[in-house]
Parts: sequence; structure tokens; C-alpha cells
Amino acid sequence: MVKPSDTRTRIQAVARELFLEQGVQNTSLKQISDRLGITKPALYYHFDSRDDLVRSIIQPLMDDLEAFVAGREPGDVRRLLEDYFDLIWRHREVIVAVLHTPAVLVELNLMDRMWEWRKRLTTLLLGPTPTTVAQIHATVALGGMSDCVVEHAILPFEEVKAAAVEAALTVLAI
Amino acid sequence: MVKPSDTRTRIQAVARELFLEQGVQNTSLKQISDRLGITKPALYYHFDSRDDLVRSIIQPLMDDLEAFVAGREPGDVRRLLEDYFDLIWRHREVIVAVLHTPAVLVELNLMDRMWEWRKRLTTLLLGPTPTTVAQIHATVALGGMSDCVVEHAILPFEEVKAAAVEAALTVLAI
DNA sequence: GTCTATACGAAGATAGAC
DNA sequence: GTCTATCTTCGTATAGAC
Repeated sequence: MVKPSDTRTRIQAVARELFLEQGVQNTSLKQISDRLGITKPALYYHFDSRDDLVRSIIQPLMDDLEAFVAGREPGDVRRLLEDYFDLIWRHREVIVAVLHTPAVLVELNLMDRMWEWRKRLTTLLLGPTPTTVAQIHATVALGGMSDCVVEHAILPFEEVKAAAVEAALTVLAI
Repeated sequence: MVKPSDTRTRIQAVARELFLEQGVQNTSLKQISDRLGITKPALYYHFDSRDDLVRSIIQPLMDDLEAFVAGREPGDVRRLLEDYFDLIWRHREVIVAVLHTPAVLVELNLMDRMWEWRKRLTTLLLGPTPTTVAQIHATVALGGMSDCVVEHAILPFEEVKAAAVEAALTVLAI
């Protein structure tokens, strides 16, 4: 069990905090180091660059998403929506800070991967050749769940999950 | 009919373009002036500051939203969803560039107004004392429509509108 | 209205001592 | 691992000539 220098973890924690408060692009390395009580250059001992730090924070979400769409076959829509909700709820802070900020995704060249995931999710839900109308419904279902995670992050998990999944399921059943 | 110096309008057009391509915060005044073939200081003849320029671009959307929630009484949910869809479709470029970028809203102190609009919209749809579950459904409906405008901006207006409104309406009817 | 020139600050990043 | 000091680049913004 390698212990990743405690400071590295604390830097990431503070960065996540600030990213959530004011967005990734409005957060400077100085703000991060200040809140930690260290100096800016100290950060560079733990991360190669600012991008490196940002990426390290998004990484767990990306890994989870990747695993989700990779290890799954079509069928049981309800189950898929439930598991997907669990995933985005778990990562809701990063989603608020980063995923809902297209500019950051552009900056880090992640737009293509995001589209790829969306496409594969839609395929899992609708099959390989969905109609346009079905795709729009899927957007409402998936996008709506995502918005719930952002907008109702303070409510109890189970309550939001139940209502959001129910709504998504209903839309997909039209 | 006052003609707002042609250049001012062209600056806004180019700024909108760049904001859409790469986000508000990644766009510098130099990039804007370069693409226009003028120099940076020339922009300051037409706008007091960078914020002034950004605000002037968001203004039409804000005015439309304000008028929408102000001049309307509850009832006829389908009609309300249709009109709301028309509005966000009309302003989809600005929505992609700005509204989906919380950091910009924070920077311009617009978060409160956004929340206020969302709340009034929800009240129009659900009445003054909605249950939590109903609120979550409304988030899926409204958020989902908004996502459609962003994600399917290239499809024909009527097709997206019909399917998105249908989906939203169905969710609200649960 | 638009230019050149420049002030000013803040950002990311590096060098080298401790 | 963290510091001080510094480099470099780029951002917004202003002064003043044309």
C-alpha cells in the first residue's frame, strides 16, 4: 500500500473545494497554495503542471465512466439508470466543477471522450440505430438526471435517486 | 431608429463566435480584435470593459427570461413548455457559451438571478408549494429540454421541439 | 474611431538554497 | 519537501497622437 504523500492528497482536496466554489478557470495556483498555507512552487513538487493537477482530480470520474460503459451489455434499463445515477451522484462535486463547464473540457481535450461516452450510453439504452426522436428522449432522460445531481445535491440521496430514475424511465418508455 | 455603430455590432458577433468556440473565460480581447482586424484598444471605444462586452451579449437572453417569467400566469403547461423551448432555442448559442458555465455566472454575479428564474418557472409549473418529488421531476423536464437545445442544436427546430416538449410534458404528468 | 506605446498586475513555471 | 527569488507571458486597461 503506497502512501501518496499526504500533501499531494491535501492539495487535491483543497483544489476540489475551490473548483467547486468558483470554477476551475477562476482558480489560481496561488489561491490553492494560500489556502493550504504553503507556497506556489511547493505545488510543483507534487504536480508537473496546473493541467496535471486538474486532470488528477477528474481522473477518478473518467475511470468510473469508462468502466461503466465498457463492462455492460444492453438490457434492464431501470438497473442501468440506477447504476448510472449512483455513479454521477458519487462524483457530483467534480461534475459541477468540471463536467458542466465545456470550456474546461475543450482545454483538456476531453470533449471527444465525453461524446463517446454519451454515445455508448445511448446505444446501451436504445440499441445501435435509434430514431432521432428516441435520441432526444434519451437526452432528456440522461441530461435530466445529471441536472438533478447538480441541482438537488443537498437533498437525501435515496429521495433524489428514486424520483430522478422514475422520471428518466418514464421518458424512455414513451 | 438609432444605428448602433456598426463596429459595435460586429464586435459582439465575433465575441459570440469565439465564446461559443472556446468559452468566455478562454477568450481574450486580443483574439477578438485580431479576428476583426482591428487593435485591442479600439474595443474600448465601444465598450467600457471586458465585463461590459460580456454582459451586453448576455443581456438579450436575460431580458427575454425576465419578461417570460414576469408576464405569465399558471395554467396550460404544454403552452408554457413550448414557449420556454422557443426561448432557449432562440438563445442557444449564448446558453452554450455562458449559461452552462457556472463560473461565468459567478464572475458576473448572476447566480442569484438564475436561481430566481428557475424558482419562478417551477412555481408556474407546479404551484407555490410543490413536493420534493415534483420538484425533481421539474428539474428533469426543464433541465432535459435545456440539454436538448445544447446537444441537438444542429437538428431541425421543429423536430427537437416536438420530442423535447413531449418528454417534458410526460415527466410532469407522472 | 482607430492607432502606437505602455503601464500594471497576475498567471504559470523554473532555479537553486535550505 | 518547501522556501525565496525570479523569468516570462499574457491579460485588462489607459494615454495620447492621428
